[in-house]
Amino acid sequence: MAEDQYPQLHLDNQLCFSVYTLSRLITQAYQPMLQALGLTYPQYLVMLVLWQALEKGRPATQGALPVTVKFLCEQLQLDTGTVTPLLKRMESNGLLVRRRSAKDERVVEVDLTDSGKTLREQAKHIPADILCQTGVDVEQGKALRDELKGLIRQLAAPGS
Amino acid sequence: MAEDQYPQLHLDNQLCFSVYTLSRLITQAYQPMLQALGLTYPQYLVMLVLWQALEKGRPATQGALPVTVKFLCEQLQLDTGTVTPLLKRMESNGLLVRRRSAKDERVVEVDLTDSGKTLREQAKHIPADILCQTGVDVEQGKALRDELKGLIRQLAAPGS
DNA sequence: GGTAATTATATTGTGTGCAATCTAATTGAT
DNA sequence: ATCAATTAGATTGCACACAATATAATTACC
Repeated sequence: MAEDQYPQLHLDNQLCFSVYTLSRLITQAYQPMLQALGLTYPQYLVMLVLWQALEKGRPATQGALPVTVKFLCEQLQLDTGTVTPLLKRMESNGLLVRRRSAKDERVVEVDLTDSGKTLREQAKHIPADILCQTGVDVEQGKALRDELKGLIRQLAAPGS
Repeated sequence: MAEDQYPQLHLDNQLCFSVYTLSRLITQAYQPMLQALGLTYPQYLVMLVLWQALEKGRPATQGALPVTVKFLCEQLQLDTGTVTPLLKRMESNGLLVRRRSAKDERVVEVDLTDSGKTLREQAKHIPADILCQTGVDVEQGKALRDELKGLIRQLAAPGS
């Protein structure tokens, strides 16, 4: 029987397997740092969105725009089946609060607690530490990130 | 309050988030094709290892080398807490059988059933279909895969 | 203004992923 | 030979991830 009848099925040849493995290894690399803050990696991603929203207060208004569950799902490209329980765990850990919007009772708004806001200072060193561990320099990292974003755009396209 | 005090914490700037998102989108892209074969993506990866082992029979011996749970964990870089239940589900789906090695009772060997072997023919078109969906050409895909493998090597290094 | 369609979120069930722990079999040092 | 260390798997518990479904609120249309 001939060897290598199906080279396209070999693990080492597969781009997809490399992405899958790298993704898991990255999560594992974050784990010790995030554990010190009481966060998991997906929870950290939620915090990134919420922290970023703190900076987006419109001038001459009372403060930040409300972040909704829908907005979080869009930003993270996760569905409510993942995000709702994630937010519940984070709420019970005292990082944020959830409440129904007064204007539209369907909408749930998410707000950082003071404790959640404070955590940002302790998190700001993390991206540099990770970059250091992976050994990529800043420019190479940007180029790679943009290449991956291109693939994401392809796969997320409605007509895929 | 100044805007963008923490640009390094912005989601759009993060290579890690792109890897994480791409990995999930890839799994979703495989899902309809794999569902037709009764497989999930991680189960498909197990099948890739087992199919590849079919080709590795040493000449002048009776057949393929036995694939053990340990070998699968190493190839997939997953631990037994993931792989053991995965194999149990696949066994109950009739794709493979598991049995303790006679030589070393600690070792569990995994073998494809005829049904599991047959499935390879139906799977061989999948890699090309996925490549097509992502819109990467073969050479670009190889380069990207090798770049990701470099990062994997960094992160998987013992002294990380 | 009443009803159908849409929207935002929640829930359920299944399948990973992984840390931590456990058990049984084998190996190694004395 | 004996007992400690190692090794291979399994188990438990928790946290995603997502398909499918459900529910309640709002909007659109006539």
